[in-house]
Amino acid sequence: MAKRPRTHRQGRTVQPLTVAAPAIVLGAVQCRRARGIKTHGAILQRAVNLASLEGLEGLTIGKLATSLKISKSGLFAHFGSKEDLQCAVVQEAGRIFVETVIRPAFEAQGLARLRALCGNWLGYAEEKVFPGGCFFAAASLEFDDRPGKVRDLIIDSLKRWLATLEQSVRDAQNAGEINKDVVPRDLVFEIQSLAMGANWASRLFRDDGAFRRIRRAILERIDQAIEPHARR
Amino acid sequence: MAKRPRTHRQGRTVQPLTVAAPAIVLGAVQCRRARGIKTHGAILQRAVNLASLEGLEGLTIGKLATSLKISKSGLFAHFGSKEDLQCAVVQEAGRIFVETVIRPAFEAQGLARLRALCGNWLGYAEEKVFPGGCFFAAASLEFDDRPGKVRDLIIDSLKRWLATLEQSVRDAQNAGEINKDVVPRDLVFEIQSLAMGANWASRLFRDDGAFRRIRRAILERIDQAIEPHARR
DNA sequence: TAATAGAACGAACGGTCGTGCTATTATCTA
DNA sequence: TAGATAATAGCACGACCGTTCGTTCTATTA
Repeated sequence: MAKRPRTHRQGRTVQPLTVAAPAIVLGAVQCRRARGIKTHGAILQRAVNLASLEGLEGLTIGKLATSLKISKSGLFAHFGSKEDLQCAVVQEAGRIFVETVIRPAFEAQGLARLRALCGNWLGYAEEKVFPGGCFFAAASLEFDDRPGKVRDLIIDSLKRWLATLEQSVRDAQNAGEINKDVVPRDLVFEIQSLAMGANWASRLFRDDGAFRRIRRAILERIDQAIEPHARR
Repeated sequence: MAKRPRTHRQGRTVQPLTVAAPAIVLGAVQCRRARGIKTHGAILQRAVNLASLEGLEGLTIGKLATSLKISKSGLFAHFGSKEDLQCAVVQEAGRIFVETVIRPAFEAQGLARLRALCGNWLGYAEEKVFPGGCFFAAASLEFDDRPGKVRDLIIDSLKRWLATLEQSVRDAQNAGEINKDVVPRDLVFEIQSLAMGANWASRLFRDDGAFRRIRRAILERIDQAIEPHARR
């Protein structure tokens, strides 16, 4: 197989929001016929769900093919390698994340957008959009020590998510809703940590009360940061 | 090999602190001679470090044996199965955790103990007692969907850690240091989440500033909960 | 010194992994 | 409708997985 040149990144600046589908096509084999496109989509969908449960490394081409009732080699032909399959899975998960959590929140502005982003995230984790909880929480901890394209993609996605949160905090500050003394990055960091903790506890202890607790904690934390006139 | 009877649990109540080495010996093959004991310890030590980097499943008997320059079968004889090896690794990690984080904090009482527990944990994570960050953070997310002895052990360990934190909050309340309106479990939950977030960010982004941020956030969160007369 | 048992070894097993190569089937276009 | 080619299946490969086995080395004990 000929090695294909790859456009790995389009720049070093972190873009706050990714609304359009990412332009990076990491070695995914193009499907030109209707049947191929359909299969490709079905594989990706199943792969994302499986990976969220078993991890990106535990996701196996053999098991994936069996569960889809197609041959291993037939499936394999859709992606040049396992690594490229993993990359495609991460991108697909990112697409779903954007559609579920980010885009709906962009109908609001400033403080309301920040609240919507947090609320959407908690809903996304609680309602098990991915059966294994937040996909990126699991994937990031799995790959934090495995350099490569997959980790780069995961880090990029998470940086963009954090940048989106930060930007909404800054917007709320400019709108006079959030106190200017608040350091956006610090606030975002605390919110993000609380969210990760909720996901963690609900997964491990099968305790959905975790989301209730953390939802309240996040709202209280935001309330501490807002100007008196913007209080609910 | 004869099946050995196993005392799997000694009760359903969660014990707040495990100071003594756990009485559960999960299928670990006994070593009777000095050489065997030494090798056993060396294997366990290396295994804990490897597992914290590559995960408990990524930890491979072959790689472990190679890195210790002993034979696969010789290593294998020390544990009855891979699952038992994983259990032994979890227990060893728990022992180290207790010695590093919990026991030193028990020299203080009440609020001071709570602060010490949090401080010790942050130090333990930041100073990389395990090269892959907090062992239990990684292990718990890896095994949250894999039922079995290993997951049971991980959950037990984490429940005891949370129970220890909760008990120290209650002690501080009884000593009049922490407001009685505070729900111990809620406070512990928020602290724990913030801590997990710090570990997560430092691992993924290689950003040690995460610990500074979260240390401040945790101290502020505790401050919110304490009675005015106990303020620093 | 001889007997015994713990500790470690090397080789091999069946299974699964990712990955190629080749043949067959399905679909689109001329 | 026939030829072209995309899509999929079949098969085999080498590597590595956990595990078992019989053997050898070595330390303790009789």
